[in-house]
Amino acid sequence: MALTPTSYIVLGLLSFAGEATPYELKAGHSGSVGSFWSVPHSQLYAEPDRLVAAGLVSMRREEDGRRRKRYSLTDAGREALRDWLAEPGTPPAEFREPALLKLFFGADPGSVAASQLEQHRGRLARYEQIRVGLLGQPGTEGPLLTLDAGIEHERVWVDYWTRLAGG
Amino acid sequence: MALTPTSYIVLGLLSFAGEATPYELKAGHSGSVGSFWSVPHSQLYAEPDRLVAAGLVSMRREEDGRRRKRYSLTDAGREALRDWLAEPGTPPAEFREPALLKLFFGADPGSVAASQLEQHRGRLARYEQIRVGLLGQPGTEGPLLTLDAGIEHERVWVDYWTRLAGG
DNA sequence: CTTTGTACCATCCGATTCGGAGCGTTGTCA
DNA sequence: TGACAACGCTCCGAATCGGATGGTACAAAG
Repeated sequence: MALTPTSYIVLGLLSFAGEATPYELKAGHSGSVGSFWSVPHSQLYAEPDRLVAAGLVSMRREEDGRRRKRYSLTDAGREALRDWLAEPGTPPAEFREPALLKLFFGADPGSVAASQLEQHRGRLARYEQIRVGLLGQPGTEGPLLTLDAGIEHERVWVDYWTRLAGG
Repeated sequence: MALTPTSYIVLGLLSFAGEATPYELKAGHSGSVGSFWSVPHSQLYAEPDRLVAAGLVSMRREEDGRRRKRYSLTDAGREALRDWLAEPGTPPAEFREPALLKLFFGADPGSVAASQLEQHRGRLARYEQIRVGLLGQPGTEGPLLTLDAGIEHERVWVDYWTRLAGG
């Protein structure tokens, strides 16, 4: 079975969490990795089972209460994740920005800019807030680096749209 | 029928080209809009027919040779495009960057950076080259603006990965 | 001790999207 | 005139998507 980015996200989240239910994966995904790789929640329920079939993840049921499924990495899973992290090459990024689409086809820059500015300012503020919370903690080097990337790009967006807004 | 981003891309490309075959749409898409909104080529064959059904586009067959289908905007199509360009609000961007995924989950920044640097430097050079070719021409304000956005972001990437590469 | 409300949690499925396999066509060069 | 490459298009199985749906635990209200 071929491993997709979704697979690695599940493996990666499990490596952080140790053990998690799909619901917890969903929570862990949104707000962190979710910013630069979205995964529909239904996948976060389906994917772990596929990984179990591939032997990369193991599952146990909670004894009591909801009897939820809790997943964790197997040795093979840890290894698959490590291998993936070690290959330097990655496919190019994908990027889909409706606002640029409008600009490209001739929309009035000023009016597109206004609504974009709001969005990007908000996102920038959110990222900077997350950053503060992350700073003290150990083991967050990866997330911190990606967050910095996000912050730098949001700054560029804010500058860009500010310019187009005529301010 | 609901219009998707793909629909507007076809409408927009047709508004630039006047009349085009799917193959020409494909060529017009890749290398321009393609940078920030990818569309599989099969869609560029299917979508125009959907738009014909919706009355936004008209089709005629070439008389000779390959008898290819050539599409162009109807008045309704032009109007639909104009309306879309006029609404200021747009859904948020989507962004999928495998390299950040690896970084997030703990890959060695230095080795990811090396291959990323190459990619982004290449893309930056390409964009700057396109920019030169675009500068003189009238009616390219939209494309030029989006190109500038692309260039600024590529610069940020080059800086970012340079830093992580340890240089 | 029942009812009600509300988070929490999970699954399913129809609809869309994807991208590559495959194939006819045109033109060109030997 | 045969072979080959580039052009141009279609089709279809597979993957993805996300919304609709429905069940469960728990607490507060009555």
